Amino acid sequence: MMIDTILVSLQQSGHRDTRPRRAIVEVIVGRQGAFTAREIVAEMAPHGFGRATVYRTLAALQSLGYVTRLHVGPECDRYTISDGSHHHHLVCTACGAVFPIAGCEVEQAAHTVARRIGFAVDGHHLDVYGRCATCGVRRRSED
Amino acid sequence: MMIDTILVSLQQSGHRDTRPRRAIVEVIVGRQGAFTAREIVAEMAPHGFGRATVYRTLAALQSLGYVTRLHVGPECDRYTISDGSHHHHLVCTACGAVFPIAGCEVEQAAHTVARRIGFAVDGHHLDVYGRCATCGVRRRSED
DNA sequence: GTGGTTGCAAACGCTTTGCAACATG
DNA sequence: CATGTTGCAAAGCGTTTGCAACCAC
Repeated sequence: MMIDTILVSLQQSGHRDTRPRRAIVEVIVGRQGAFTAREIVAEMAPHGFGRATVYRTLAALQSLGYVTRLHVGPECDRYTISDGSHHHHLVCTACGAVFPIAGCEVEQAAHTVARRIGFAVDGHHLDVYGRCATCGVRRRSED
Repeated sequence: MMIDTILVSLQQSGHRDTRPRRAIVEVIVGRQGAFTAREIVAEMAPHGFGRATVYRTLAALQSLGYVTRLHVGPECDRYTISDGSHHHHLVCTACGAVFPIAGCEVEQAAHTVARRIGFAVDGHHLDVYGRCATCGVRRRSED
C-alpha cells in the first residue's frame, strides 16, 4: 500500500505516524490527481484536523519528494502525488487528472538550448495542461 | 524604443499614457531580466507611486503579453519581459538573466507524449533555471 | 469635461507560526 | 517520559480593492 510506504518514509526521516497525517496521506493518495491545500484542509475539517497540520504535512511530503507543486497557467497552488522520478506532468484542467511525462524527452530539448549558450542547468519545471482523453471525448459530445 | 512601443499598445487597448505607468515600464525594460512585483514597488516608492499602481500596470502588461510570469522552483512571483512569441525560459538564479528557449523543441517533446495518451494540449509552461554562462564562470573563479 | 487612473489604507486569501496540551515510540 | 505533533488563534505576506482626488485626452 502506497500509504504505508509514505508513512514509513516519514518515520525514517524522524517524523511520527499520527492519525491526522495518515488521514491526509490517504486523501492525497486516493485522489490520484491534482489538488490544492485548500481542498485537503476542507476534507480534514470534519475530522477535527486543522489547516496548520495539513500545511505542515504537505511540506514534509514535499521535502521527501512524494508531492510536487504544479504550475498550471497562472495558478501555482496545486500539488500532485509524485514518486520523485519525473518532474513533468500533463494536467487535465477538466478533471484534474495528472499524467507523468517521461523526463528525458523534454530535458533533452532544454539541455540542447542550454548547452548552446553555455547555461548550466540546475533544474526545471514543466507542466502541460489541457484535456485528458476522457474529458476530451466528453467535451465533444456534451459541450 | 521598446518603451514607447509598449505605451502605444497600452493606449491602443484603451489605457492611457501616464507618468507612473511610463516609469514602471521603463524600469521593467531596463532590467532585461526576471523581477518581482516587490522589487518594482520598491523602485517606485521614491517617486511616490504606490504598489496598487504597480500591480495594476503589471496586470495590464501581462494581458497584453509584454510580461510573463515565471515559475522557477518553488517561486511563482517572478516576471519577465516577453514579446509573446516564446513561453519558455532559461532563468539564471544568480543574476536573474532570462534567455528564451525556442518553443518548438520542447513543445514537440510534450506533444509526442500527449498524442500517445490522447491528451489535448491547451497550453504549457516551462522554466529552466541554473547559471548563465557569465555567472557560471564567475562561480568557478570566485566561490 | 469625462472617464480612466492614482495613492492610500483597509481588506483579502493563503500560508506560517507561537503556544500549551497531547500522544507516539 | 521525552520529543515530535496537534489545534487554535493570531500574525505574516503578497496582492487586490473601495474610494475620493486627479489628470490624460
